[in-house]
Amino acid sequence: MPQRPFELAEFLPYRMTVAAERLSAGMARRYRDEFGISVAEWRVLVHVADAGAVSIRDIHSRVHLEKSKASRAATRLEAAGYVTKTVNETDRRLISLTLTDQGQALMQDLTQIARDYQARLDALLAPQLDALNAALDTLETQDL
Amino acid sequence: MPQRPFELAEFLPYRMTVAAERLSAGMARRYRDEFGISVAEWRVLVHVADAGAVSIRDIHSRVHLEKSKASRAATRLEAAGYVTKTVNETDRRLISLTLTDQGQALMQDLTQIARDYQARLDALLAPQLDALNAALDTLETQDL
DNA sequence: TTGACACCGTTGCATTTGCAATGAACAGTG
DNA sequence: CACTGTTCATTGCAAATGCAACGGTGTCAA
Repeated sequence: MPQRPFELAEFLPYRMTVAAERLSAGMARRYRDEFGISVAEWRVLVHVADAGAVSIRDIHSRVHLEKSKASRAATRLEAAGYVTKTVNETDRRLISLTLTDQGQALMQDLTQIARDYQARLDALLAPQLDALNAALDTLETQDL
Repeated sequence: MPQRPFELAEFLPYRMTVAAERLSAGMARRYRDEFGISVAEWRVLVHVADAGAVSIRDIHSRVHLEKSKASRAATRLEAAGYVTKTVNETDRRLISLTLTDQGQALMQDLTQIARDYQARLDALLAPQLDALNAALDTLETQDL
């Protein structure tokens, strides 16, 4: 008996990937041209702004960035003058990333853009917002 | 007045990206070792299995794959003996991708794996499934 | 028919990516 | 102290990626 053809358009991993790409592109479009920041750099900045002096390891575990990707993003951000890299004196294997004044100014703008974008998405998805967040909680925590 | 710190963990583009990565990894884990297929190749296979003789352009527009990525995936699938590449005789710019017998056998296995995985996800997300799909519809069609 | 233009798949190439290996630094044991 | 094993950030390197450019093909109007 021939099965109903498999529909990629209904396959959740595919749908989620496409949606995530659109969301990231929508966000990137709002800041890339003006600030020249990549997604990896954006994640590093958010975590540094939130948590203060953080190590590469922190970033790796907290914002889902490959260790080498985090390291390279931090290097670029330092070169651009947004963060400072210091050796952690209590454990000299670690580095301490800190925002410069320029980095703090950048984050003022970027977080405002992000908040606006989130508000737009919340409005767009209002009828399903709670369920969507519950679904994302499940997908984050359950074994898939 | 200092704003409440920006929470990346609540930012939808980030959450969706992380969830999509987990879903894709969960799926890939179920077929990669046994069949040695990449995500791009999987998408090409699904579309060829569903639509018959398809061109690279078809794949590009239907399953969200970069043109060059689709082309290279098709080349690898041909080398592996899963598809056949033919010049479309009515328009010689196009190619016709078709499943070989071996490719059809592969798809039997792969679609079964995908159906099982989808069933598992549906069960896991049952309470939010309808809302999740509605949200994904919105994210696919709306301007973000 | 010719010419200008658009579209197709492939490929060259610079950049990015992910993984493993490296060297430096710590922790704990004998 | 010496030794072993672990953890950290970086880097080397092969593979993947994305974009533009190319040659080949079709279309349509002059």
